[in-house]
Amino acid sequence: MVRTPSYDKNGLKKGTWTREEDKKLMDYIATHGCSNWRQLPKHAGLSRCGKSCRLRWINYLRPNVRRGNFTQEEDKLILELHQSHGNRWSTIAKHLPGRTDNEIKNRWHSYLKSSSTNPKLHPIVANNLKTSKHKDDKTNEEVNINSLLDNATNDILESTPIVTPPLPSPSTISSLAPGINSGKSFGLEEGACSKQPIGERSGDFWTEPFLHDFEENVDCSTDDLLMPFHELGIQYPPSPIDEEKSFWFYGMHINK
DNA sequence: AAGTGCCTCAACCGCGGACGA
DNA sequence: GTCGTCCGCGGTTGAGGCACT
Repeated sequence: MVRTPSYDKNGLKKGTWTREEDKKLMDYIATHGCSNWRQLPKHAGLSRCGKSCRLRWINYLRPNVRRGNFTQEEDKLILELHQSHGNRWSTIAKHLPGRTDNEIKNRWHSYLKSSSTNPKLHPIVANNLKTSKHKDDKTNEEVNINSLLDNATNDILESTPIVTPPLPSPSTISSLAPGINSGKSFGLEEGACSKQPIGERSGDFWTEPFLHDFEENVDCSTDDLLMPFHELGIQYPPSPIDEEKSFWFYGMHINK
């Protein structure tokens, strides 16, 4: 499932990303953040366009990107959200921690789309169609969707294998990754690095549930989650919160 | 074992919105 | 108000994997 590498007329590389390119991109973002995608490849030493770098980061390299099979809860949520939002994949993705819009879009086209027209293919779909039968009234529909979102999101969050480290203090960050403390922090917002200082972040959608998971599911599969980083030879200093159990991204150390 | 077709998913393309000059 | 630039989004494609014949 890879595209043959090629070069466009401007000499920019297209196609599959190599491990070397991944490492360069991650190395650069770890140090400088990703405030300007257009300039990033030039400064990072990549022969790629900014859009390609952004896409690679968002869909593959970004921390907390959840890879692997979709759970029933996720499928259920996607179906409900698609009923209310249509093909607004980025909107839908905001309700699925760790999933990218691209992944959800692929999931829809490859599986759920056909299942929605033929519920026999997917029991979750059949149930959804049953429960949402009388959604003519818009108010009822909104209520149903909202309650379903609450339930489904809780299900996902309770079963998610993802852990996100507690947010470090700015001083910790500056000591571990020079440059990050100058407003170029790693955020967990959709698709990009937030410019909001890390210390000011608290209690948002991305951190709260994972903090809970971090406490409850310390033995989850961080190896899987960090696979791209391990493969690239990136190591993680222990979290100041719990050195034994956690992994650490915000102040990650990259071997050179 | 070889051929074929479908499935999956990473990546590209083009458009539109936001924003600043 | 217009233009240019940048970014994000949704649609589409390319190619490997895999099941089936």
